[in-house]
Amino acid sequence: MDVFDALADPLRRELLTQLSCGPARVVDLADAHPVSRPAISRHLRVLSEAGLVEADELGRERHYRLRTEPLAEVRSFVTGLMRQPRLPEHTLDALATEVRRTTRDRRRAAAAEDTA
Amino acid sequence: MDVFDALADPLRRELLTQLSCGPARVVDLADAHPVSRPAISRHLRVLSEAGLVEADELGRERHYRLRTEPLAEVRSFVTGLMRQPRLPEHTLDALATEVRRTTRDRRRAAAAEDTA
DNA sequence: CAGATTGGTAACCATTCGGTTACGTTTCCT
DNA sequence: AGGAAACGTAACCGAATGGTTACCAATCTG
Repeated sequence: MDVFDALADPLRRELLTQLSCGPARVVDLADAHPVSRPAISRHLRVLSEAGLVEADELGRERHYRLRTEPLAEVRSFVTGLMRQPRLPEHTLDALATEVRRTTRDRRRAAAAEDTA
Repeated sequence: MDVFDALADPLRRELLTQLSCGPARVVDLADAHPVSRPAISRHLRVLSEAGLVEADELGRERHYRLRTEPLAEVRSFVTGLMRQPRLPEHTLDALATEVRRTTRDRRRAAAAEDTA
């Protein structure tokens, strides 16, 4: 499962937050949320497939713990988006008027490309 | 729509990446992807509801541009998760001890892996 | 050993999602 | 004026999602 997909569900995000305080058993995680234990189990499976969580098997218990490595992808994606549009204030205004001014040019260029 | 939800779809992420290079029209965005234009329109609606995108109406065209403010929430959530597991060493040791105490024989494979 | 605890999986169901086609509206261009 | 272009929306559909109950295996514990 994809990391972004794994983070999309609010309950899964809560589970991660909870696990960020330390490892926890499935029952403990389930007790903290208003859903059944099997539901928690499946969410943990999704998180596990995304690499966001790993389990230590201790007897009949499984201690899940957070794994932060996959978050790097999210982080880099977000920072990538946030860095680009950092243009000076007037640039956007200029761009808007530029767009309006060159609409016809663009149109002509598109037509030319079409014939090509 | 939720920001995390908006980022969950790979096509939407591509749209955002594309918009990070500057505003674009719907047709331009659609031409760059193997889905129909109405599909793009709906994705843009989702992104818009998440605040990740805004449109300037220029005649019959709509120029969508990236909006990075909502990404702050994602960023803070991720950094929050990445910062937490930096627990003092002895905390993990204590946990390992606890584990050893409540189970029969358990090596510190987990502890070793943690330090690794 | 008997029973309780932990936790995964299967089967089922309602809802959501993402894609498509069809259609309507507004704006531009000849 | 009339056709083309840009774009949103509605209707429809198959696939995926998330929740529940029921069930099973494995592990403590009295």
